[in-house]
Amino acid sequence: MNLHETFPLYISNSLTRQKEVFNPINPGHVGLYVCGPTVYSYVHLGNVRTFLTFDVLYRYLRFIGYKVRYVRNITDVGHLVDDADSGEDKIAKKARLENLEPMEVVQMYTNDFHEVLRTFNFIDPSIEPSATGHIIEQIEMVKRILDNGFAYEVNGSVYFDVLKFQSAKGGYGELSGRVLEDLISNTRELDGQDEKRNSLDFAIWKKAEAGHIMKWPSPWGMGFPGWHLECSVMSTKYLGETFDIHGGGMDLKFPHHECEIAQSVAADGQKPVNYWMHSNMLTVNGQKMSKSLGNSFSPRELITGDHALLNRGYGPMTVRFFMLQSHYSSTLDFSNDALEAAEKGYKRLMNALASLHKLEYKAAASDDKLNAEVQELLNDLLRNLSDDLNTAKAIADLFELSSKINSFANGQLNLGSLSEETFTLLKDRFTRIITEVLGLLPEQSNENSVTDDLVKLFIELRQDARKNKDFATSDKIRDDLAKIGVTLKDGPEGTSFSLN
RNA sequence: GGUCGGAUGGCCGAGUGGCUAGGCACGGGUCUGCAAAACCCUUUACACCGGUUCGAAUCCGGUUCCGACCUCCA
Repeated sequence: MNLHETFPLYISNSLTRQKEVFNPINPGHVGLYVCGPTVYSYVHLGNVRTFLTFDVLYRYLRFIGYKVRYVRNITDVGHLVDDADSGEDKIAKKARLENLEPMEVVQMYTNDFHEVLRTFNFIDPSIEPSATGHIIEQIEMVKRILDNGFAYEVNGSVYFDVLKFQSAKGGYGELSGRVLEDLISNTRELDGQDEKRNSLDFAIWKKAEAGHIMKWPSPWGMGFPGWHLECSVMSTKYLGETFDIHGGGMDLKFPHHECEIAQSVAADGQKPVNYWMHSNMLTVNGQKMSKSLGNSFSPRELITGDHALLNRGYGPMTVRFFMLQSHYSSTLDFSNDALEAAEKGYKRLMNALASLHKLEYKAAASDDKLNAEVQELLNDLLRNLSDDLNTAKAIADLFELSSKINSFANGQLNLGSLSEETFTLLKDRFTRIITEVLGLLPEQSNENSVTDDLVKLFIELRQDARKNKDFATSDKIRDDLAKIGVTLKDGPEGTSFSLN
């Protein structure tokens, strides 16, 4: 029996604004699409939070027994700088400013993106398609939309006809909760929109102006695809006309995701996605962290602490843990105090994990109450993760289990009073939830065998001093080691140490 | 201005119509030569005003404040 049958997954569906039982189209299989980055600059921490949400979703789906095809795209063309459909292409602008080939820009920031994800222990998606790799498919989709009468060509560009789509198919605005009339009355008049019949229409194919580098031949002349199109095309290609879960940041809900739905319905007549999931924003002093506000910092700055807002650096696993302590659908505010607290909590959890693996089981008089308590916590762990991926609650469960593990380790509770079955489950599930599902690993330390041996030598010297009641020397060893970041811990089985 | 969301204790953050969230910090204790770690105990809550209810921080209405989207952003 699969875990997803015992602990069925519930998802807060942005489309229906309800928490719903997750039922995949093909039993046992899940198609998951997540909007990836536009690679025109370094990723910032807010991006990391979104991708973390879906990294954990991917990990958890697999954990509870689903086979998942996880598609996360790279947008490397078509995303314009300013106003809708009239600004410069983001990649092209960067290329011009830095005097690079557009594809050099793309490669550079794609490499950076991958490096960051690796640092934070993200699992690679099954497919990572790029927009420029799917120009033909995008042209095909534009044709289908045109053939179905939901787009019009003007002067080498093709625009999606939102009003026509709405009167024929309806549903535009459903995801983001917009009312078309409000949108129309609220839209500002912008330059360069004279080609559009209505200000809400959006480009699905743009004519390349003179000097535009990233362009491809099409039935409408040289040009490039519109921003929203690549996601519709690539999700359809790899996951089908209708697939299970589409994720992304809250700020993509409108217009990006709204337009994706419209395009798919217009082209193929199918509602493209059953469950929409949106992760909330990371804030700094209560304001959204964003590139345009200039209050964002890069993952690298966070790790080195090299930023005006940071007192010091924090490890990637600390950051991962910190983010998972809140629910993905809530905003999360960033501060030094919060990070410091997270770092301590994270260490506590990893210490408990290490202790758990040192425990040796020996059956003793059983304690049914304790046994049931541990079993219940282990089940809560999955119940909470299955409840719309409530990592915050799951972590609370892990801490309660940590208390138990610590008590077993120091003899305050007798491990043998658990049934062997419970102990095995504890060891397996506690470990796998932390490492496989939450993706938390012991923070990289600069430990190596030489420092190991050196510290052990000092421990022996100190041991001798203690035997001779020469506490001045033993304390000096301990205190001076502490000053250089080595903490000694005396326990019943001798002295252990940890590096900061 | 329109739409949507939020306001929880010193800090961060879950959650819920009645029963301990959790982490960090603070205080007390056990252990220790003294520490550290670990464990136990403990203090500080649900923005404001009304209403529904036997009972609301949780539901409803209003007020204030904050945020997101409405233009590119995860």
